[in-house]
Amino acid sequence: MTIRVPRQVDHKARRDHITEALLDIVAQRGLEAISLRTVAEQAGVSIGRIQHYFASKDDLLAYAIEYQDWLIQQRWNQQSWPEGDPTPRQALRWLMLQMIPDSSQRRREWLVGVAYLIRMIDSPKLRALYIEGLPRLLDLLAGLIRTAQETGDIAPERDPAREAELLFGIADSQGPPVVLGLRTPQQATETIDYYLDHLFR
Amino acid sequence: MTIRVPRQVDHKARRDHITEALLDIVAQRGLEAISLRTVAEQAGVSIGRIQHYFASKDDLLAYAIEYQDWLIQQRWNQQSWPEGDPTPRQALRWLMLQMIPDSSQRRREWLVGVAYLIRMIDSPKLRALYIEGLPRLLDLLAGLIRTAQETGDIAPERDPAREAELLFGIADSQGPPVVLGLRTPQQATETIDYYLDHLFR
DNA sequence: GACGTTACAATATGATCGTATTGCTACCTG
DNA sequence: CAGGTAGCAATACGATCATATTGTAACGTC
Repeated sequence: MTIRVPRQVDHKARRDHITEALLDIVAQRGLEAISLRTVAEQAGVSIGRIQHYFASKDDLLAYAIEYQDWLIQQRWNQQSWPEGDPTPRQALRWLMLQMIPDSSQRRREWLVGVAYLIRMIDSPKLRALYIEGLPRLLDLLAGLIRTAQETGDIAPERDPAREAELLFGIADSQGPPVVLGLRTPQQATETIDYYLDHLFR
Repeated sequence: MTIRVPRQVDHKARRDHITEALLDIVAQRGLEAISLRTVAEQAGVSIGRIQHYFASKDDLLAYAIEYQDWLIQQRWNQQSWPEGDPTPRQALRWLMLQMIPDSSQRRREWLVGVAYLIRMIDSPKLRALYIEGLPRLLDLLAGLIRTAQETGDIAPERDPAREAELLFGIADSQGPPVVLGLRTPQQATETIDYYLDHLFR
C-alpha cells in the first residue's frame, strides 16, 4: 500500500497567505484597489503563484470572504466566555462587545464586510453568509433574554425577539462611528451598558 | 440641417446628469465598477463630455458625494413633517423612518454611503460629511427627547444624549437587513415602534 | 462677418488590467 | 535513473483604463 505522503506544500496555507494580503488591502483601500499585482506585492509573492492557487480574480475574491467568515467562526468557537458560567447579562454584554471594531483584527473584518456588502445583493452565495448568520445570532440573543426573564431579571412584557433586534442594532450601529474615529470603543461600550441598565433591573 | 448646439449651457445640470449616472452604477455595482466609460455609457454621453465638466475621475468621484449630500439636505429641508405641528414622538418616529432605505432613492443613497465609507477613513473631506452630520442629527433627536421629558411623556431619568444614540442606532441598523431583503421596511418600522412604545409612556 | 471661446467628439497614448503561455526546477513515482 | 508532474517565475497578450491631444462646429462679441 502506498503511504499518503503529505503534499509538498501546504495548499491551504499558501491560499490563506495570499488571502490575508487581499483582506488587508480591501480594509485599507477597498475592493477597487484589488488587482493581482497589488495583492502579489502585498503578499510578497509573484503573480504566477497567485494564478497557480486561484483560477481567477473572482475565485480569489470569493475565497476571501469565505476565509474571513471561517476566521470569524474560529474566533467565536475558540474564545472563552467572560467567566466560566456567565449570567445572561454578562453573556449578552460580551456578545455585543464582540461586534465593536476595537481591535485591528475586528476592524479589518468590519471594513471587509462593508466592502463586500453591495456584492451581496446580487450574489446568492454572499447573501447567504448574512441571511443565515444574522438569525442565528438573533436567536442566541433572544434565548438569553428569555432566560433572564425566567429569573425575573428582565420584565416579562419585553418581547425577546424584538429586544434581540434592538440589542443587535445598538451594537451593530457602533461600527461606523468607531471606525471613523467619532466614538471610541470605550464610548460605544458605555452606550451598550446604558441600554442594558434599562433592560435589566 | 445643422444641429444647433447652444453655446451657453447649464453647467450644473450637465455635471449633475453625469453624477446621477455615476451614483446609479455605484449603488448597483460598487465603486470598482466606476470608469469614465461605464459612466459615459450609463449617462448616454461621450467621454469627452465628462472630461469637459470634470478635471479628473477623482474630481468626479468627489463631486458625486457632495452632490448626494446636497440631495439629502434638499430633501430634509423640503419634506414636510408628518402633520403641521407634530408631537415629539411623531417627530422622532418620522426622523427614524427617514433612515430606512425603503424607496429606490433612499436605497441608492444608503448604498452609495456604504460604498464611500472606506474612503472616508483617510479623506478628511469625506469624513467631515459624517463627523459633522451625525452630531447634528443626534442633537436634534436629544432635543425632542428633552421636550418630551418636560411634558412627562418620557421618564426624566432617561439620558437624552444616550437615548438619541440608541434611537439613531436602532434606525441606522435597519439598513443592512432591509437592503439585503432579510427584513421589509414594514418590519423595520415595527421594531422602531416597539422601542418607542417603551421609551414613551 | 471676422474672431475668440465654449462645448464638445474623436482619437492617441501609455499605463495597468486579468489571463494565457512558456519554461524551468525540484521532487515523486516507477 | 527515467519520466512525469507540481510549483512556480517570467513574460506575452489583448482589453481596458485615465488622461492628453486634436479637431470642429456653434455661438457671443465686436
